[in-house]
Amino acid sequence: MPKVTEKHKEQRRQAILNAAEQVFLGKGYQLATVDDIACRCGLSVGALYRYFISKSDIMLTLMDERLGRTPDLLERLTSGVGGPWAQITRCVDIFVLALRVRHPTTGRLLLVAWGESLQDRVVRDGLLRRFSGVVDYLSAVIERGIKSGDFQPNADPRVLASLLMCLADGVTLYWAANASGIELQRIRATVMSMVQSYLSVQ
Amino acid sequence: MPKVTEKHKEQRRQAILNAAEQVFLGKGYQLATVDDIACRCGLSVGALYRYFISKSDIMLTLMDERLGRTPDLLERLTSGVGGPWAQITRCVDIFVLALRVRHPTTGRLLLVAWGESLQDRVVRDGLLRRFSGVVDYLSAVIERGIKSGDFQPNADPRVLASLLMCLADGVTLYWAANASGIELQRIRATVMSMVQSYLSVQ
Amino acid sequence: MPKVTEKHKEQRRQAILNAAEQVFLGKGYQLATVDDIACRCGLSVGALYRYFISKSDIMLTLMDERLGRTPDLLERLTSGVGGPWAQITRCVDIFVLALRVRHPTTGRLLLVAWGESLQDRVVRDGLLRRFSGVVDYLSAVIERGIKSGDFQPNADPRVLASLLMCLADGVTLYWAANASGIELQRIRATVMSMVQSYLSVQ
Amino acid sequence: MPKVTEKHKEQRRQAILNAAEQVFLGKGYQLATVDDIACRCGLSVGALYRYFISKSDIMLTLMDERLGRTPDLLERLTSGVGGPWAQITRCVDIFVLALRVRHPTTGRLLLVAWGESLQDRVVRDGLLRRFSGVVDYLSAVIERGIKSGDFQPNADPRVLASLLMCLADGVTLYWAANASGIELQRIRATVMSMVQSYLSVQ
DNA sequence: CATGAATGAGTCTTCATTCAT
DNA sequence: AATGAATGAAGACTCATTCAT
Repeated sequence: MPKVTEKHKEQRRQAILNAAEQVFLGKGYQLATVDDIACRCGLSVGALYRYFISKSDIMLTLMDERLGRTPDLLERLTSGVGGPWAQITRCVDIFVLALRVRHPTTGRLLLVAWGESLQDRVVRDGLLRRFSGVVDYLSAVIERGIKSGDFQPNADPRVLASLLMCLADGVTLYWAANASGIELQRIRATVMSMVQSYLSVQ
Repeated sequence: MPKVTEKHKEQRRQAILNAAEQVFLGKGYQLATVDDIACRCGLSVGALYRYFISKSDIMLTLMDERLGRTPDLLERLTSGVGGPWAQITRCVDIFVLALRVRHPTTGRLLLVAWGESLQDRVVRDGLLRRFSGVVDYLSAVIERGIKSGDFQPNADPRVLASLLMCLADGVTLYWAANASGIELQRIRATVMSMVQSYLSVQ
Repeated sequence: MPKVTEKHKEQRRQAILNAAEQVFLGKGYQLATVDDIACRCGLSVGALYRYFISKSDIMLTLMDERLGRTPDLLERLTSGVGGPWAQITRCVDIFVLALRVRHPTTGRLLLVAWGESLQDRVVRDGLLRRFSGVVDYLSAVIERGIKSGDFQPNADPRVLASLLMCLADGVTLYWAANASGIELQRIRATVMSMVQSYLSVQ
Repeated sequence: MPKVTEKHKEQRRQAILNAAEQVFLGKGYQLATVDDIACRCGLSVGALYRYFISKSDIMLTLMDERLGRTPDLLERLTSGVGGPWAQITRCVDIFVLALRVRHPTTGRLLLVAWGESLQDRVVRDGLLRRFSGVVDYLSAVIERGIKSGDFQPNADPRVLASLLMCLADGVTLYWAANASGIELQRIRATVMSMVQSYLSVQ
């Protein structure tokens, strides 16, 4: 009966990842102890080490499987959408929705990751890979818009893309930190307005 | 001669803060040890504790004295400048210049602070206070621009201000993390262009 | 068919012992894990515990069945041999042959056992029993030689016997540790020469 | 006051080594805990790590400073002695005396070292270096005896030397393990008698 | 004031052993 | 009988903080 066992193992793995995420969100990576994680998912410390080789391995997996998929996710969720402008709009909407409803923890996980990035090169590389992934995707969309004549030709796709990505993560951080005065919907509107006037052909 | 002693103490204090900053930038707050800091400024561990009551106190002071002064700094450096638009331009220039030339370490210190913000509420509050400070200042500038008729009246000062601040910190993080593809000058140009078209009266 | 099952069980048992021996020789008793042993003989950890009640039990059995039989072995292999001198010669030959050809692992197993003897009284007792057994046997041979007039009457059988046994184990240890400069054949020759001149009637 | 401090530190270091030796003799290296050692010398665990970088470092130092000096010791203690034969006699006497009176713990420390030799290559190398050292010294003595005509020319110095070293360590092990029937004085007499008849010119 | 040795609680990780399937 | 996932106690090592000198 390998099927059942395999499924069961995967469930355990996810349970551990969930527990770890919760704990990390609560006290950060360094202050979180392996015992904390084990407790929260009702396993023993020893059991954890059958699924992950180290505390750091858990963090890295979390990065890969939760944060690292952002580029893929964006691509998948915008594939059917019509023109470049609709795709950009869609991306921003997804971003706002994710932050508020779908994955409210992901924002804080990003915070945890940034916190570790200084001390752990692998974490940092994960963040940078995510950055490149999103930037690549966004630039491609913008480029298409320019080629099709929808956007003005002087816009620099990569610069605008990285600008948007920086903005997104900046917002995420302050949002995750509960900064008062971050109003996602109004920021969304303002950004869209700015981008539109910037990209529109005079 | 209390004056000399006072001065001497302050020098020591700054030396410790500088050393701590260097060490934190190198390995992050958690992995940095008090010994590391003491070594780097040529003092003994014991001596450190006569100037700061704890490792965390050093971090907090660093936050207050180096990061927390951003709002004041912006205000001071733009006070003499002409109109609202010139002030905004000046702010962005200062930001770019600081990142590249003046205080290249400050960017990474911000990264350290973000890393600690999850585990240390005081650090987080410091970051949020800095956020509010800058946003307050920027909104005031924008509001003046609207009132004077330089900017279009529909713009929301606080939203635009917080958007800019989020963008600034997002750029800072990736810049501090050495993300390839962050070109400060071109980002600057694009931002200014976007903001201008957004704020300009039709 | 209980006979077959019995045989099967014994084979398993021996397989485990062989695996354990290999693992112990590789990393010593303490560093060897029960998983190591189980892996090497293709069984599960659980299965091991149906044959031996503990890791230490495996070691003890190994001692009894592999090291502890040295006295019996010597006796059996020299039983048909002519006089006392021939028997002593035979013993030394067996020793050298065993070290080099027959049981090259036994030497290292002795090393493992000595390593454990400090921490495990039962292991130590096993070693001491083996010592007594061999000494008993050798003294008997020497005594016979004295009685028969082959050896000089002033020789002390037990002292010579224990001396030889100490020498044998000393050689074994350094041999097992790959000491350069241990040349079994030349040591053999020298020992035989020394013993002969010591035992010979003037 | 560097003199006092230096001396004090060295005393501490020796105290730790003594404590470690005691603990190792009691339960072997692997089963001994760093806490055990710290307790026995009245220090905290942390303090230990200011003097030795790891548990294994303590063991290695013990090997170097207590076991590894055997060759030097032999050389120093026999330097003034007359001819080769007197030197060999002296060596054997020193050996017996050391085992019984001077350094009764050293024998057991050798046992500990042998126990670790399988799992720790550095320990094994230490033992082998000690072996080489003693063998070198003894062969030199024997060679001088042959050259001076005191010993018969067919004797092989290195073989006899390593044989004696193996015998010595074999005796030490069984002595340290409290084997009944090890009578040092009578073994000494028998060995001397055997060696003499082997080395004497017919 | 400064030093730096000492403390000891706290962390990650391992592994012999058990037991539900 | 066999499996191997789970347990959890135990151990090496770190480091913020204190305090005698």
